[in-house]
Amino acid sequence: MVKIVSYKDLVDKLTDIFCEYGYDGTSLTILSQNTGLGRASLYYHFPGGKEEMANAVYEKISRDFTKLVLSPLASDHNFPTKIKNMLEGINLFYNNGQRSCLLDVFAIGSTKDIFNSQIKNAALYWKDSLVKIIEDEGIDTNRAIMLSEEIIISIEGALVFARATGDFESFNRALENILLTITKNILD
Amino acid sequence: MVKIVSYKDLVDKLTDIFCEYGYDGTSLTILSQNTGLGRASLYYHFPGGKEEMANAVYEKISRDFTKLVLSPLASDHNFPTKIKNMLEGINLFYNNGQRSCLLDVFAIGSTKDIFNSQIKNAALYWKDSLVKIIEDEGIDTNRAIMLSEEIIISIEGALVFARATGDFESFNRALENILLTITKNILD
DNA sequence: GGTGTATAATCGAACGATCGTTCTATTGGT
DNA sequence: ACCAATAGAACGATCGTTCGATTATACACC
Repeated sequence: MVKIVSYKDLVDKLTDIFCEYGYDGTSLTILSQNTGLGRASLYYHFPGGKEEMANAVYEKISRDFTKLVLSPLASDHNFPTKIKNMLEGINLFYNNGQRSCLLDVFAIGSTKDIFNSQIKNAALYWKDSLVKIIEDEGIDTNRAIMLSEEIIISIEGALVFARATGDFESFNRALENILLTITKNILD
Repeated sequence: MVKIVSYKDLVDKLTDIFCEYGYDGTSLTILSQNTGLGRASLYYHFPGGKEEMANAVYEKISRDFTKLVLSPLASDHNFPTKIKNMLEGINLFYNNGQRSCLLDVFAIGSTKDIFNSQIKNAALYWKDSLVKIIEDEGIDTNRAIMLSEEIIISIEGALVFARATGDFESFNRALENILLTITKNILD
């Protein structure tokens, strides 16, 4: 186990724990044992308790997603590079498909009502970003929307499939397949 | 609220509840309030308690999935009909994309270890069934595998996307799109 | 450089509330 | 009068949270 020496390490560890047990399934006992910190120490860092920990995790994930997935689409590179960088960002963000739970943790159970609108906004912003750069390639709006949804759907579906089957290699294959489909449908 | 008058109604209601709150997020208080049955009455029907209720829900879901999604693939109809019936089954099984939680409930939290292998088997069986009927259409094995994974990935991804955005209409569009892609890739 | 002290960070014990479960008693139909 | 089905009260265990007190760290002062 990686020793926790900084606040960042702690949030990283909390992310792992919430991913493994889900929000409702994560007890303070579990948090204490897996972080190596006493219950009261956790409250020292997060006076708001479990909910504040979840917020910190969500904010970290949100920043990572923006940095790794969204910002490549807003860069100055050409279209294929944008897509390629986004897919590499996806691979980092989801740790080769092995961290497919990131969405579920906040979309299920007690945290659902809190984060639902934020997740929705992120998904729609992601889609809009894709639509925009696809339109810039000369594709009409309706088709750009359809292709954008297809891309996101394929990525999310690949995550679900990889977790369900335990075949995480399939995630990388799926990402490569997405890149192929995009170049075939848009650049030709 | 639909009044519960039979065991089947009860399991249906339990399914809804577990879907809404997740397994760990569903308390006996919630179960009692939402079913209209006292805590002890629930234990009369399910002596094994919460875990037995989850088992009953899983078995129901498992039967439904077999009936609605898998059995069309094993029927005597021609290929396009098999696929079309499967997609209609998917639509029924997931209630037009509005019941996308079915997998998550059992793949997250305390129930994870119990149902992981069963979910894996179901996913692989689904995939194998698709591979088989696609091969029968004269497609070589490797390509059949790739197409089968694509189909499942698109369906699961469409569920995630629909739930994340709240746009459940997109689920129906995605299913139609899958049908189109299949016929284009395989029947031509 | 050693020393005192403020404060950052830790901890286990204990709180009230709620958890899943069981007990005992009562209802409603046949 | 028998039994399937119901219900509320109460159980021990665990939940998230708070409390009081101890240890580690950093910095000013002699």
